[in-house]
Amino acid sequence: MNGKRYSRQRELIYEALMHTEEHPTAEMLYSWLKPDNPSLSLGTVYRNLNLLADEGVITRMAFPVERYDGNTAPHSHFCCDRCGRVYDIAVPYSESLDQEALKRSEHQIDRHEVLFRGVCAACKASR
Amino acid sequence: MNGKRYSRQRELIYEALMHTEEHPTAEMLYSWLKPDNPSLSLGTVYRNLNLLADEGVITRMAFPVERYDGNTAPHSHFCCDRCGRVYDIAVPYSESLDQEALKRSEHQIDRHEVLFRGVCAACKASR
DNA sequence: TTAGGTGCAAACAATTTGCCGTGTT
DNA sequence: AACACGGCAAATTGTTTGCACCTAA
Repeated sequence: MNGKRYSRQRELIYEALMHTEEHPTAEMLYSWLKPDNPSLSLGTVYRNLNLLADEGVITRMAFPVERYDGNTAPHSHFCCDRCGRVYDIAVPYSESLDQEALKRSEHQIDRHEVLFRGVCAACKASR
Repeated sequence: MNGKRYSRQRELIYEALMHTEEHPTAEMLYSWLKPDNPSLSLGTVYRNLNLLADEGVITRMAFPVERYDGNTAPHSHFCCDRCGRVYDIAVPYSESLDQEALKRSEHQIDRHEVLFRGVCAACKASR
């Protein structure tokens, strides 16, 4: 049927992802695992990452394609899980969030952006 | 010298971007402008978008490459402007932000993520 | 006149896919 | 044995670049 079975490669990729803080790209994972697994192929890394992400066991972090925004002031966005469209959302900028982040890390925090997710009005209507 | 001069194409692209809410990709802008500007080329769209973004007049919205995260709980990230590395940041999830967004839009808000920007500890050290 | 800009096509980079042999169940 | 999986390479897709011509200043 439509079952999924054990695979050493998938396990490797999953474990590598779970044991790093680096939010790696497919290429990074590949280069980490390749030395000890010379037969591993990049296509397999991509296939398994997609598989795991579709299952919800791991997360994809980015828009697949670059998007541009005429508004250069820091502001929030909403991205629809169903259609992928991106909208502005006018929630006020919270300085205190930057302070929070500063308290909890060693980094220099210049600004932040919030990305909301859910189902957009248009998609809700067409259901 | 290093001057920049007027260009009809750049103006077109900039105006298109300023008059939409859609956070378009280069491809989208191209397809909008092409019908009335048959000689426009996609390369020009990319070139001008990069130019405008480098100038700070518009904003690039995404990680250029897909990254993956083993942590599926909604949580915040920090991305270094200098080296591009991505870190987790443990600021507590704010339910009230979702409520704010809900109040200000017609969308169904399921969750959000915060992306902080600045210079990471590692990069600060190596200066 | 002279850089900077454009169009076009080729180059590059990131990701997906088809094919076919292998390994899990 | 059946069929999901991995390897490999070719195909797609998104983006950049080199070059010859064009155009604003």
